[in-house]
Amino acid sequence: MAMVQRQQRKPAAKPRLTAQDWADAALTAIGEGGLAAVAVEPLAVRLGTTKGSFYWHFANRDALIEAALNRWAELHTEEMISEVEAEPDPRRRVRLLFGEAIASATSGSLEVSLLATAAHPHVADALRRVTERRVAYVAELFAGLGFPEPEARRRGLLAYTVYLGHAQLGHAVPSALPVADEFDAYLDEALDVLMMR
Amino acid sequence: MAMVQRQQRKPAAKPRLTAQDWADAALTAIGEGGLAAVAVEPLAVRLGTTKGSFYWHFANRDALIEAALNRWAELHTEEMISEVEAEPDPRRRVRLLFGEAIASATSGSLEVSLLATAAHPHVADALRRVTERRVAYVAELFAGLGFPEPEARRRGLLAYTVYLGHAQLGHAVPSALPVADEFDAYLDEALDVLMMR
DNA sequence: GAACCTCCATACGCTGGCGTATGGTCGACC
DNA sequence: GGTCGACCATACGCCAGCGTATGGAGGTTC
Repeated sequence: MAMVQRQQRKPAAKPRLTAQDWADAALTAIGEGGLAAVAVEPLAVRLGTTKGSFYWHFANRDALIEAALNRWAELHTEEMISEVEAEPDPRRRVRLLFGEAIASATSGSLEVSLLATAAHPHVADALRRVTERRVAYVAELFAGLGFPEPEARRRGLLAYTVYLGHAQLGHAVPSALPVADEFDAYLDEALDVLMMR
Repeated sequence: MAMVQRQQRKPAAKPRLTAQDWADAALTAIGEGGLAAVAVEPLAVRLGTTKGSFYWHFANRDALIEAALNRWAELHTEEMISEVEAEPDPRRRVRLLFGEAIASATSGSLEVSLLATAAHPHVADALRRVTERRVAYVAELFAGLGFPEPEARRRGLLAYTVYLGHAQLGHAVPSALPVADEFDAYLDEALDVLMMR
């Protein structure tokens, strides 16, 4: 018989965590309870381990936060952009991007939580990188719609503020948003307005 | 000689705080450091007093938060609405409202901090009240511009998300916004788009 | 099979903030 | 000018979470 890579005789046989595991858990915690929820001991409990593990992989809490944010900045934007790029029609592309982005923001509150803690240096840095990338991309989409350069950028920015504000509202006062049935129509109209010449 | 109301012989002669003083200090603290910054002992230091004073006026920290939020909900919306109502031209009224609102949001970060903590029950309640009132008012303005009822509400909501998103950006990534010179032009264009038929 | 290295467990001290208890001060009033 | 009540100071116990120290448990290597 071939040798087994990881022990699988005993079912609960010491998972052996990595720094990534901790970073992911931290991201989850941010989504649930904000940056303040990134607390070593509670996380250790959720991961079924102890602080001993954590302080092996990281110097301190701050290093964990930094790692988690870097991971977030890498993943969550490029992923969606490349997904949207598949759609050839530029108008539909905008619509697709916003549909996806808003849906994503509605399901989890990670982004909102991060915006909440923009005072923290590492968060500020991650937000800056991500925001600039996104606004630039949306501006690019608007340029593809035929808007001349400076206006494309302004419209892109406007559209991004709509997204942000929407995410905020969905999180803080969901009752203020149109109900699910009307939502698609609302979004259509909103984007029509934004893309109007 | 007339009698003096408050002692003013000694310069630093025991101010004697009220519950209002504590609530205002709490609001200031929220603006600076979020809800987490509402901490009794640090606030006591800033007010030049001790916890003894606080626990005389309030049952606990939560009661302070509630009082502060109620005060905020009362003041910050109606004040601006009645200020804007002075302007007769409806189009200019919208423009004035947004100019003021954005300026106000840019200077302080109280609103953003509150949105950040929407999970807290008292905050959620205050936000709901304030948001519904505001969206309703903006919708009213759009109705005044000639939009039929359901669309006026949708446009009002859209405009409010723009405001919110803008406030967020101004707080988290100010570098993404147009610089001061171009800002008025940007706002003009944005509102033109929002009010376009 | 012994040394070794990686990873984790446990115990400890420390800090900041909450809430309580109890006594002190100062003006108002009689 | 003593009493009373409103307001505040101080001291205390408590808890959560950070970071450190130190001692294993297991796999790896020779």
